Amino acid sequence: MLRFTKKTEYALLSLQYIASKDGMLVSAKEIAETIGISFEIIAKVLHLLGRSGITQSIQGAQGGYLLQRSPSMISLSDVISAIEGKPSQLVECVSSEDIDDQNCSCNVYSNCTIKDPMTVIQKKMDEMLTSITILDFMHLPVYHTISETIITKEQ
Amino acid sequence: MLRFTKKTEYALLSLQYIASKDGMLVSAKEIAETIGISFEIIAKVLHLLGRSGITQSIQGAQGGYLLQRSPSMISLSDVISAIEGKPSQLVECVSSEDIDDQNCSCNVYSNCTIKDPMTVIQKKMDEMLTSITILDFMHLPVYHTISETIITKEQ
DNA sequence: AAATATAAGACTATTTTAACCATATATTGT
DNA sequence: ACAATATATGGTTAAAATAGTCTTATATTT
Ligand code: SF4
Ligand code: SF4
Repeated sequence: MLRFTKKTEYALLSLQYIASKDGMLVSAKEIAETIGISFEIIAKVLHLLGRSGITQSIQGAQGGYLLQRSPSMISLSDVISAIEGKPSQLVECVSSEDIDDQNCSCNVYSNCTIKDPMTVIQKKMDEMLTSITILDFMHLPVYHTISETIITKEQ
Repeated sequence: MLRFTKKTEYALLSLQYIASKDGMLVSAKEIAETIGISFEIIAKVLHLLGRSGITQSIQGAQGGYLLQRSPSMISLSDVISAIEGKPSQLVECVSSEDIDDQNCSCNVYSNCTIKDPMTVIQKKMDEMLTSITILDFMHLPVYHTISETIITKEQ
C-alpha cells in the first residue's frame, strides 16, 4: 500500500514547524501542542530525525531542536529513511543502492520477470522523493480567510 | 511504508504473462505454475482484475483470462486500484478525486498544515502511476547471458 | 536540588497483509 | 446426464507492520 506512515507525516509537520521558526530552538512539547498530538510520539519522531542528522538536539532545560541544514537540503527521501530506518523500497528485492538483491526472501525471486521494470520504477520513485524537500512544505501559508487565500494564490 | 503489496506484484506478473501470450486464453493454473505460487492466490488476483475490467474471463472448461485492452492502456494505477479496491492514497485525507477529504478520520486534520503540499505530491504520484503501463513490463526480455544483456542494452 | 528537556527501549492494541480453505457456479466434452 | 475443467466468492487464520502508551535514564539550566 503506497501510503506514508503517520510517523512520517508527524515528522514532516514537525520539520515544517521547526523550519518556520528559522533557527530558534523548538521543544518537543511545543510541537506536540501545536500539532495536537501526544508528546511521546513527537519526541520519538524528533529523536529519529536527530539520529539521522536531520535535526540537531540540545538537551537539558531550555533545550530543543533545530535543523542541521537548510529546508531545501532535507528531502522527503531523507525523512522517510530517518523514520523507517532504511530507504524506501517499493519491493523486497530492489533498493536504491543495490540494483537487485539476490539475498531477499521473496519466494518467487527465481521465477520473477518483473525485477528489471521494478528497478526502473524504483529509480523514478527515488528521483521524486529526493526532489521534494521541506522547502516544498513551506511555500504555502496557512490560509485563514477566503480573501487571503485568493490574494496569495493570485500572486 | 511506500511498498507494493504482494498481490499487486502477482497481478503485474500475471498481466505481463497474459500479455505475452497475445490474445490466447490463459488459465489461472498455468500462471500459478509459471510464477511458482499457489493457485488460490493467483485465482483471487485474477478475479479482482476481472472485476475492474482489466481482464476478461471465460468460465468453464477451456476457459481462462485475456486482457480487455492493450497493455499500453493498462496503467499501474489501474492495477493498484483493482487489487486494493480503491485508488492509491499517500495520506488519509488526500485522494486522486477529492482534493481534501474533510470527512477523513485523521485526528490532526484541523491543525494540519501539510495538506496542500501533500495534494501536490499525490498528484505527482498519480502522474507517475498512470504513466507506467503493462507495456513497460514487456520491453525488456529475460536475460540469459551477459552477451545478450550487453547487446540488448546497447541497442 | 529541583525543574526542564531529550534519549531510548519496552509494551500493547489495532490494522494490514499474506496465505489457505471451502463451496458455488459455469462450460466443455463424452 | 455426467464427469472434468475452470472461474467466482467468501471465510478463516497467522504473521507482520503500525500506532500509541508507558517507563526509565541522562543531560542541562536555574
Ligand atoms: S523478486 Fe519479483 S516478486 Fe519478488 S520482490 Fe522482487 S519484484 Fe517482487
Ligand atoms: S490531515 Fe494532515 S496528518 Fe492528517 S492525513 Fe491529511 S495530511 Fe496527513
